[in-house]
Amino acid sequence: MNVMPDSDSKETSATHGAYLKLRELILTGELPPGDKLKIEQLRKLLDTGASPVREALSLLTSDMLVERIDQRGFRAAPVGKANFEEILMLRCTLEETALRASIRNADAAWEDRVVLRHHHMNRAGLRKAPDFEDAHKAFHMALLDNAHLPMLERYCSQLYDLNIRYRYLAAGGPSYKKRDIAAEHQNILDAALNRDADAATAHLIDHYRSTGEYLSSQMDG
Amino acid sequence: MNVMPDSDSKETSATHGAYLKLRELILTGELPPGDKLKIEQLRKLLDTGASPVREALSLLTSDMLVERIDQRGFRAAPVGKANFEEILMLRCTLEETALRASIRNADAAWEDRVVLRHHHMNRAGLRKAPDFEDAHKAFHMALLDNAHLPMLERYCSQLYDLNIRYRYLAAGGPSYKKRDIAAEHQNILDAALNRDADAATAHLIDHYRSTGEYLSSQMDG
DNA sequence: TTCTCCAAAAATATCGATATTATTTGACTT
DNA sequence: AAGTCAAATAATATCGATATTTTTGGAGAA
Repeated sequence: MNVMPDSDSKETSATHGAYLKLRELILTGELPPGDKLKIEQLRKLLDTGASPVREALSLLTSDMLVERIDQRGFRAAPVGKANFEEILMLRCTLEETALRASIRNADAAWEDRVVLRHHHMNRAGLRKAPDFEDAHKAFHMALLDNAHLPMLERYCSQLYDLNIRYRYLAAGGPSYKKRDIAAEHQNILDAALNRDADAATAHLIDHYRSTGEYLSSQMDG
Repeated sequence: MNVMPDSDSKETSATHGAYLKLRELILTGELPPGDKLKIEQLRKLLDTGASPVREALSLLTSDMLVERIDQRGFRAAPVGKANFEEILMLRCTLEETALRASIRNADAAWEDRVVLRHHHMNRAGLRKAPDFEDAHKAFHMALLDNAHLPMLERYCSQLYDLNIRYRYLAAGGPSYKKRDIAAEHQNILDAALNRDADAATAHLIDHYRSTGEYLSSQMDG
């Protein structure tokens, strides 16, 4: 007999809800890197039982956002320059592979998908919508999803999230204003639509490297 | 008040124990691909509570050995030709990256490590020891571990396990006898010790492709 | 027969309580 | 004053029971 107090329209399991919220808290840095994640504390914060919290944390382990130390609980994954650079390197390698495969399979439906995502991203960017991050990710993932390689896409998605975590941590650096992000995206899109895999991957990797180098220069140790 | 009945010398959490056993059962095919993994059934099989089972299954999700369908339980990850070929492709890409980085950092300690692993693997192979699989994996991982790229190593380790799962499923095919595995390993080792990254990666990828093509030819759908 | 719908059964997800293990605190020794 | 050990505290891991949801099985209608 659940009262279901009008709002809270979400229909989902407690575990999944906890997973989404914890993920958000870690990505945005509200739960800082290295922090001990105490069950009781999170249980109260998310207003749920210990089991869903525990299971959500176990799931976040797969995303490398949480570390599990047997018998000693969970902690938010630590960060560091070496880790950041490994993420950057892996993204370049894996996204190049995925993008080339995607272009190899190029068809009209995929072109439509990518063009739409690009448009939505620009729209969100212009009005500085809070969901620009989501639209940005959706565009990048759309570029890759025609590879039909689910594991590779999962890796890329994971690495994307790990990367934006660093962006949140270095919050609001000027790097975004200086560069012309829109032009970079346009270059990638155009090359992809031309089915020019070499140009597309070159632009994509440049895009990552130039944001990467800035963030990397901000970090020590 | 735990009786601790003399044997069972393992000192570990129930969750971790369940994780290891379930992993083994899935890798060897005793829990076949696509099978529904019922909590109660596993609880009895592993002689533990529902919470450790549940948590172990959540952890196995990260290894892509278990799929979680919200509100509908867990199942052993399905298999298929496309999945196998994706694993093979990713291994070639990622292990090449890791091996090149490893060789770039080559030093005497690493050489020692690799030579030893190679020796142990051959020893285990000669007397057909049941732990040949472990030694084989240890050799391959030792080749990569000088890259000092923990995420990349984790991916490679994951993919290695996913691959041997297919070997178990195609159990005892003649492919192993036909080819001279030992020579292939020797070639990889020699090239690595010579710090010849091009040759080492070429041998490594050949090694994977030739076992891969055999297994792939065995599968349909 | 085939379809729909509802009750029964089974399985999952979640809770609350307890046992187990790690960490801290502080008295006591050197 | 510094170190050590044991009790007290806190946190994790686990269990058993319950609530929720999905699946099954079959009765009745088209």
